Amino acid sequence: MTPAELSSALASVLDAALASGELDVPPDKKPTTIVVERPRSAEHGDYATNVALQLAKVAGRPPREIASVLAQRVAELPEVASVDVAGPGFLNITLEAAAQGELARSIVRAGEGFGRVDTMTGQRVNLEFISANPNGPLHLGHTRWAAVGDAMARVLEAAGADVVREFYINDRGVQMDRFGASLREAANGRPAPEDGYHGGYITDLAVAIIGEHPDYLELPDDEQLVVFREAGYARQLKQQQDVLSLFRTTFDVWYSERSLHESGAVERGLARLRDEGHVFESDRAIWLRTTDFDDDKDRVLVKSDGETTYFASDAAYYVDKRARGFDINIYLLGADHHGYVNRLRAIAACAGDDPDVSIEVLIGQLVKMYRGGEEVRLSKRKGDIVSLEDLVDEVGVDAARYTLCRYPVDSPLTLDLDLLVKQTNDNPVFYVQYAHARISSLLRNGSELGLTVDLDAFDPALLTHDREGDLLGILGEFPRVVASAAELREPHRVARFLEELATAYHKFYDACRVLPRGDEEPTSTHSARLVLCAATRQVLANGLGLLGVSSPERM
RNA sequence: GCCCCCGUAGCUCAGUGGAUAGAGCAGCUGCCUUCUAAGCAGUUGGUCGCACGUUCGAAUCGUGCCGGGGGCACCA
Repeated sequence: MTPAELSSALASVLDAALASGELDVPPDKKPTTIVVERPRSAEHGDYATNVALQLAKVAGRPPREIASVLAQRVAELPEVASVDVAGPGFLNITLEAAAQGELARSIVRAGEGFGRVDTMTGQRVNLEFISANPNGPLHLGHTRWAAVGDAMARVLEAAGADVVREFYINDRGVQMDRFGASLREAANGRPAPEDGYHGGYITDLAVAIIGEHPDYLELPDDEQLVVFREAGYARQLKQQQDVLSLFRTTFDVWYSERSLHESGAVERGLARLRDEGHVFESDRAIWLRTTDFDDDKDRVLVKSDGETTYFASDAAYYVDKRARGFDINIYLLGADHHGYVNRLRAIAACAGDDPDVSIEVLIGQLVKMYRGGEEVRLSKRKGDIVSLEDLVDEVGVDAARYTLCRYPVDSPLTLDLDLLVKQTNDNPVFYVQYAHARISSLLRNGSELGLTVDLDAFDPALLTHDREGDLLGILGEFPRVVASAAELREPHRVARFLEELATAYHKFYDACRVLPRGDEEPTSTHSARLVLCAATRQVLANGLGLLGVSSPERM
């Protein structure tokens, strides 16, 4: 029996109690769903519900009294072994071993589908992340978004959402020209411009470009800037795409800022904002009156010299996303961009949308790194970079992705590179993967003994050990974890769940022998435990898959 | 000055109003002739930054302080 099934069974019990007149609650005050929790302490049974506490006010009776009314009916459910009224009015429920063990069979039957829910079915989500300038390697800050963004997309999809992963290429504006100028200077053996980029990758890029186009050096300086900028852009974009692909992070759409302008999307965006009546002219510039909606000050769309601003691109981009049919537009931004939030929301409001619905900005704290006990500073301009590529080379894709996904994005993340490099048990990814490998090995050994996972012969009532119950209880939580990770946009919950699951499995493994020893005859208990192992392996694999981390058969 | 985030064990951090606040690491002690010891068991460690409030109940919600980080451009 899953928690969801128990919850709906309790809802029926409540309805029956109301129908019989044992309880009197106004229909509109009845809870829509009954919350079923796993108590922290095993003494409190398999599941607990606080429904009686919630009903106390509306029913006008003491919670314990309501609880005992419900308890009598709950005790009659065939899946329930016992029920107690505890504390201020909790109902503590213990399931029959067979009812709980049945879950193992359900999981193996559902396979990869176990953990897929429909809480977000029908919602179209645009998930934009990384969105770096194509003028340098992706550094560790981007790397956090690569891991979290991709995991987020997978989690939202598991909840039924229709997700498009999008990378906005900032290929327009002053930074690109500085990039071009830096390449030109490097190619000509001159020092980098004051406001340019200094990293060693600039020199490497310049050399590569000259190798392919020696004639570039014959051009006048202003033309050189353009050709070097464009050649560098193409190579850097390709490099970013390659390294992200290596990092198992893929995008459905790479959206160029230039293309917004070339396609007329900027004009269309401006027209839309004008129609909604929030555009005005002042000091020969064109503004959006974002102060109508919570912004600190109005923002310029078109400067007095006729140039459109970056803000105009943002506005047009938003309008374009809505035109493409996205209900929810999620932006993953670094803490240094938090000033954008009100602006983005104001854009949505100015376009006639409700920003509380159409815009979600997740502000992530920056990643700090320590190496040799000292903080590693990141600066692309100075060239002091730890790139995504470097990190993958050092610790591997699995460890990097898992570590970066393990924390809520609004908590600052401190990585000790020395520790990550070690690839020891300090990194929980190994702990979780090890559980998967351990079960894989066990299933291999089992099949050598002629023991296979047999769902028809499975007897769920044999899983009576405490550790088996603990494990089953945690396995049953997986769909709810996925649903809440999706709803709260917090993929790290999946990682934390996996660690809890791995712990429960290792404890079970230590206490419960799965395969027959030596010349022992296989029993139905061995078979039942094998099904439980298979179920655990499935959930570990499904969860790791949501994080984009591999599930090794051997370690 | 205004806005956002954070403050939980020695360290790094979990904890979407529930019961006695948790994990990993670090320290100490045990457990491999048997399914992977990358594991398990035990033990040490807390004014949940401070105060007031909301209620049956607050680490969690509200207000105000204290401390740390970040942001406030006709920049990109």
